[in-house]
This record gives sequence, C-alpha cells and structure tokens, in this order.
Amino acid sequence: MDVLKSEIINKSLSPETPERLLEAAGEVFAEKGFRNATIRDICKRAGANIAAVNYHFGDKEHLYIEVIKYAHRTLVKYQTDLGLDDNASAEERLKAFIMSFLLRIHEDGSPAWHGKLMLRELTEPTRALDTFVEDTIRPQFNLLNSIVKEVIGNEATIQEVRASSFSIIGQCLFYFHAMPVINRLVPQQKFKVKDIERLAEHISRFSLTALRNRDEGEEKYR
Amino acid sequence: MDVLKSEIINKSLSPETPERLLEAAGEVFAEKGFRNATIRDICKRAGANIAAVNYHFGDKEHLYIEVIKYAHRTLVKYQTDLGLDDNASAEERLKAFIMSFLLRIHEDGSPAWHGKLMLRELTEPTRALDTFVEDTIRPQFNLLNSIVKEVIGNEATIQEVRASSFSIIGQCLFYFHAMPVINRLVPQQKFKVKDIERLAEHISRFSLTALRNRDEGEEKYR
Amino acid sequence: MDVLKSEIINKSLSPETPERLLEAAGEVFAEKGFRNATIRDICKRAGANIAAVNYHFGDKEHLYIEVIKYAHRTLVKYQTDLGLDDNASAEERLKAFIMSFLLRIHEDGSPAWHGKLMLRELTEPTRALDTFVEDTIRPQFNLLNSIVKEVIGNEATIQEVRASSFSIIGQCLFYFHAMPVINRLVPQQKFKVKDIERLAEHISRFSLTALRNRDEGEEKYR
Amino acid sequence: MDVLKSEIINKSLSPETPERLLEAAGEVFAEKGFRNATIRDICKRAGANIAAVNYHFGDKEHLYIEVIKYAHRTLVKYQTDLGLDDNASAEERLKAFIMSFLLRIHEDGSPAWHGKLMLRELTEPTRALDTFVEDTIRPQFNLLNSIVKEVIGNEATIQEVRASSFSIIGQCLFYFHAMPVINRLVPQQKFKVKDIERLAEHISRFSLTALRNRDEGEEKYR
DNA sequence: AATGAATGAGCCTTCATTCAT
DNA sequence: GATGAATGAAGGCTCATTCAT
Repeated sequence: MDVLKSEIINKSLSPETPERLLEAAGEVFAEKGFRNATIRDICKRAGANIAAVNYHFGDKEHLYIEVIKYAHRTLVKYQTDLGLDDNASAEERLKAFIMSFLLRIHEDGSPAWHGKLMLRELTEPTRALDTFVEDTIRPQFNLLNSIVKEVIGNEATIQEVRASSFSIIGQCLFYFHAMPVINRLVPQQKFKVKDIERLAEHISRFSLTALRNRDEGEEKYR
Repeated sequence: MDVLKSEIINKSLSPETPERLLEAAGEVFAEKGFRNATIRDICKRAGANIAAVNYHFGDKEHLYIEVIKYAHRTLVKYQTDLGLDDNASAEERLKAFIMSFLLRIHEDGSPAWHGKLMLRELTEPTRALDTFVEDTIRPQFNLLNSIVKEVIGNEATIQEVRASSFSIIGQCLFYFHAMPVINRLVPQQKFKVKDIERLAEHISRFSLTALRNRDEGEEKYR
Repeated sequence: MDVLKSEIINKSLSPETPERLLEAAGEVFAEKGFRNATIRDICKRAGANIAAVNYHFGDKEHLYIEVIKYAHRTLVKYQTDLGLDDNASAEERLKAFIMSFLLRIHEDGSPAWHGKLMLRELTEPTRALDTFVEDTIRPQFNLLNSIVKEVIGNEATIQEVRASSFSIIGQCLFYFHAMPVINRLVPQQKFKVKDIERLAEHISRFSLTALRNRDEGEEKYR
Repeated sequence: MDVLKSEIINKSLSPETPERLLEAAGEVFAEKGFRNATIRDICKRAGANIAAVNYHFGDKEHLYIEVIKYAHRTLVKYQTDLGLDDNASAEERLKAFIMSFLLRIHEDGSPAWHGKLMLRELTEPTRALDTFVEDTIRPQFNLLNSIVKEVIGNEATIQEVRASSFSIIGQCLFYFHAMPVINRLVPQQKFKVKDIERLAEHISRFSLTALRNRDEGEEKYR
C-alpha cells in the first residue's frame, strides 16, 4: 500500500509525464539499445501507463528521436568554458577541451546515459544521426580543429588537421567504447573523477607532443 | 529467381551447413547484434532450414559463441608479419602492427564482419567476451606493449606504456566505431585499401612522435 | 456459423476474460494435461486473443496454478451438508460423505473438469500439488478419518483408520480413473445421477459392513 | 572415450535394437505419457539412432502399440498361481489375487513401467485400450468375479458381484494412482515389499468382511 | 540394415501498438 | 487527458518425421 502511495506522491511532485518518459527512455535506450529497450520497461521506470508513450510521442521511434534532442539540450545547458580566460593559449584550450569532453560523457566516473546514448548512435546509427551530427558533433569538431590548427601552425593542411583531431577524439572515445575490455586487460577499481583527470592529462600530453613535433615526423615519414 | 539459383549453387558447391551457418551468423550478428539477429534470417542466408541452428549448435547463444571462436580462428589464419625481417627496428614494427591491425578488421575498405563483431563485443559485451579477450586481444595487447616500451625506452613505467598503447589502439578503433559520423563530418568516397595505408601512416607518425619526445611532455606537464 | 455466434454472445454476455480463460483452461488442462494443452486452444475456447494468457496470468504455468485455485474455490462453493441434521449418526454421515464426494467430481454423470483435473494432479503431480493437498484434500481426509473412527470405535489405531479411509476413497476414485475400462468391461448407457446414487449406496454398504465387523476380520487374519 | 567404448560393447552384447527400443520406450512412455515422451529420449536410452524408431516401427504411435503388446507378453510370462493348491478356499484365492495384483504393478516397491503404463492407459486411453482390455484385463476381471461370487454365495446378482469386484480393484489401484498424495497425507519412507504385504492384508480383510456380511448390509440399506 | 543430416509444423512467449472507456 | 485491456505479428525453440547415403 505504501508503495502505491509513494508512487502517487512521486507522480504529483515529479516532472510531468512526458519529461519523466524522456528521462526514463534515455536510461533504457542507453543501456539496452533501441530495439532491445521495451516500452513496458520505460513506462514502468517513468511510473507511467503502458500506453503513455504512444499517447505522448506517437510511437517508439518518435520517442527515441525526442530523447536524442533532449540529450542535446541537456548537454548544451551544462556546457561551460571550464574557467578559461579569453587569452588562454592553444595548449591550455586543448587540454580544457579534452577534459570537458571526457567529463561530459562521464558522470560520477561511469558513463551517464547521455554519453552512452551518443556512443550507441555512433556504432549503430539511426535516422537521428544526421541531426545529431549537425547539432551536437560538428560544432565541437570545428572547435577542436581550430585549436589543433593553432598548435600545429598555419602551414598545416586541412587533412592533417582533421586527422589529428580524429586522433585526439579517438583516444578519448576509446575509454568508453572499450571499457569492458580495458577492465579485463588492466583490472582496476571503478573509474572515478580522479582517473578522468589523469586520463585527460595523458591524452593531452601525448597529443600535444605529437602536434608540436609534427615536422620531425614529417621528415622521416614523408 | 537468381536468388533461388544462387542458393542451389550455394548448397551444392559451398561448405557444409555448419560452416555456412557460422559465416551467415557472423554477418548477421555483426550487423544486427545478438538479440536483434534472428535465427530465421541467419538460416535463410545460409540456405538452411530454420531448425538447423538448433540441430548443429543447440541454440542461438551457442551459435554466437561458436561464431566468436570461428572469427578468432579466421583472424589468426590471416595474421602475417607483413614482411618484416627479424632485426626490424621498433619503429618499423609499430608501423607494421598498426597497418596489420587496421587491415585485419577491414576488408575492401569497409569493416568485415569479423571486425564489426569484435566492435560489438566491446560495446555490448556478452559472456563470450572473457575468452575473446584472453584468446584474441591480450596477445595483441602484450605485443603492442613490448613495442611501445622499446620505443620509449626502459625507464618508462608500466602505466605509461599501457596508456600509450591505449592511445594508439584508440586512434585505430575510432575509424571503425565512428565511421558513420566520419562520413558525415568529412564526406568522401568509400574507404579503400589506399586510404587505410594513408591512415596507418598518420597514426604511426602521430604516435611515434609522441612516444619519442615523451620527456619533453613530461617536463611541461608534470 | 453457430460457433461464431456463440462466441460473440459469450464475449458480450459472459464473464470477463480472466474468468473465461480460467474456465476454458480448466477444461483443456483436464482433458489434455498440462503439457499437451495449448494456449492457442485455451484462448480460442475462451474467445480471447492468443496473448491474453500472457497478459492476465504471465505464462502457462501461472495460469495452471490459478486454475487449480479456481477449481478449489468452485468446489468449496458447491460443498453442502447434503441435508444432514446435527445429530446424524456416523453411518449417515459416511454415506453423505461418499455421495457428496462422488457428486462433486461428477456433473451430469461424467466427470466435470474440476474432477478430472484433480485426478490428473494425482497421477501426474505438478508443483501445484502441495497446495492442492493442503487446501483441498487434507480437510476432506481428516473429516473422513473422524467419521471412520466413530464407526469403528475408539479402540482403532490411527493406521487402521487411515487404511480404511483409503479403502473408501479408492472405491470412489476407481469410477473416475477407470471409466474407459469400466465401460468396456460392463457396457452401459451413460452414467447418470441415478447411477451415482446407486453407486454411493453400494460403496457405503460395502464399507460400513467392513468397518462394523472389523473385529471378525481381526480374529481371522491377525 | 570410454563412454563410447562401453556403448559399443553394450550395443553388441545387449538385445537387438527393436527390443532395446521397446524396453526403453516402455520406461519413457510410462514416465512421461505418450505425447510428452520424445523419440529422441527413447532412442538415446536404447543406444539407438534417432531414426531407429521410424525404421523399425514406422512411427511413434505404432511403437506405442507394440510397447503395450510387449508389456502384456511380459506380464503373462511372469504370471504365477502364487503357490496355491487346487483346493484352496475362495478366501485364500481372493487374498492371493490381491497380492498378485499388487505385486504385478509394483517392482522393488515402486511401480514398474508395466504397471505405470497400464495406469496411464486407464486414465488416458489410447487406441490401444481395446485390445488391452480384452487381452489383459477381462480375464483378470472374470477370475475375480468368480472368486467374489463364491465368497458371497450363489444368490448374488451379477451386478452385485461386479460392483464388489470394482470395490476390491479400486482399493488396490488407489495405492498407485494416488501415491503422490498418499505420501503427502501420510509421510513415510519408501514403499517396500513388506508394505505391499501389509497392504494386501488390509484390503483382503476389509473386502472379505464386507463380502461375508453382505446380508447384514442388505437388510439395512435395501 | 542403419545412420546422421535436414525438414517444417507448431508451441510458448514477447512486443509495440490499438481500443474502449 | 489518460488508462488498462486486448491484439496479432514475430521470435526462439522442440519435435516427429523424412532424406540421402
């Protein structure tokens, strides 16, 4: 009986059904993927009726699209400049970018559903990917490109800049794509914020060293 | 009609049912994931009856496990030393490793199902991951670690070596995880073997530069 | 066509789906046994969709359990004292017990599904048997024991009482277990209420005679 | 490997495939019933190929029929007079009949598959029941009737005799039909040969007492 | 004479969706 | 505006049976 009561209280005090559905759906889609997620599960977590998804969003796919948009809005809201002042050096800005990137897809050291969902979208793209790329990813990519270009210097070709950006992003994403494997290869405790900082440190150093000494590599390999 | 004909040809000329099932299942599992793959689809592609999976492999999960093993066997079979002689330098071996790694998970420029399946296993690990890590991944990881250690020099800690290996692998994997996004960010024709070579070139240079000048980074960031 | 019509009538006038499912499932389980009964058949008889069982009862096994409980409730509801007044003799009560027992598992002279289902549960016990024994059978058994004890007299051991009760019940059950054989050994018309009365008469007489003259048997056989 | 070897040895030393199939099928049919028994299981127990049943018996149903016939042949072979001499009294012959009946469907205290199978045939008759009744049951029934008639005396009607025979058989069968319930009502150790003797003792006494004092019952109840 | 592979029908269950209120 | 009941299309799996050797 108390369960029922608390559910009712929850219902009246918490956000309205559509937002509760979005939040619940975000978790479930992130965890199970689009097809393996069930509407029943989502509705149960949201404390909503089984027909609520169809009622508010039409069908499962439209719910998914709205979740992607919702995730983007949320990310944008929490996006900060990480305390950089305007005349920070390119090196500082790169390091800040990496740290921000890592933090955004982690939360309490484990990937938040926003991050997980994006990773899914990379690996198993749906129709939502197009808007997702244009709204969320490309701005970030352009920002990173401009930083990289500044570090390398103006003589760098656009191809070189892009490839270097991908090298940097690839390093970051690896720690989320491959977490199950990493944990098996190098058993360790849970990933904490502390570890994210160390990780950002490593990736920054590795990448900056590569970028700054680019001419050396060029001599030997071209 | 052609479908029928090719099926008949398949049946009479191609390998026996179990192998046809493994091959078909590999494709489908890679494409759809374990749960979204249907036995009906697999059997149809293999030109086998719907009950064939049950007969030869017991159930869907055991089929999947056998597919993972089969993929491992196939990868090992095609593994080569890429023409390195015994006294190749660490730099040469690193570049060969990267090239081999990229080639092994590509086929005609797009990820072969062996590669795709492994990526899936990274992102959505199943019970097969444990053996997969030990049989397939750890040996490669150890090999890479030893190469990296030789490049950096003996003073490197094990943590540094591992982090650097992850940075290298991360760059490689990015081009498979994120292919749909890459294609949207930088529209291009299909990924061909030629592109893989250029890619290996870039990753090698980027990584070697970072490794060789490691002490510089250390001064500035520690 | 009549089938269709009666189905429509059923749907609108008859009890709600869960009860219709219980009733239909009772018949089918009784007739075919748990494993041979098909959900399709049950749903068709209940005029319900194939997914109705899953929706209302979870799965086939839970439906079965509920059918057992439902049968118990139904039996209890129809249980009467058969018009005995409070100071009826033990003999009268035994005869009433037998008559009631026979009537309860018959309907129009042939075993109703409640009865059949119980017989099945005896022969092929499922997990439902435990509760079935405690809820339905043991109370009846205790009642019979007390009547038997009163007829024999207080000097009877508990073992003797039980064995005699089993002898009585055995005679009753035989006419349901073995009906197909009985009909072949002694061809006759359908079993009617009239026959049940005659049968109760015989079993009562046979058993009472045995119980009342128990000491005689004891002399000769012990 | 040893398993394989011993199987081969078994195969060559044990009876020929058809008989091994009959024996195995008897066990499985008795345990699971006709429909729940699987050909795979039967063949595995018989150490035969999955296609052996169809090869030797045509199909599952014909195998079943042959099992019933086989069970009859076996029963007849082991049937004895239990050491009665020719001028034994009706009472002695009744007791012997009961003992023989109980023993025939038990073996080592638990129902052998011959017995179990017959019980199944009573409850869920198949097309095999007709021959089964005529070949196996009716002779026994006639024998019992003649004994009962002798005990009661010649004035008994045929209806009375039959009803009494059924009362006797019913008592016997109860201990096999209802064993799971009996064990729950009166928890006890396993049923041993000793118990069967005691049981035969009780049923004999109960029934003889009833038969001998029949006129008393008649007075009161008719 | 006997076998292992292969078949297709049918079962239980799950799921997104729709209906009636 | 919102709900619980109901739907029908698959999906995984099992089974008796047949095929090819």
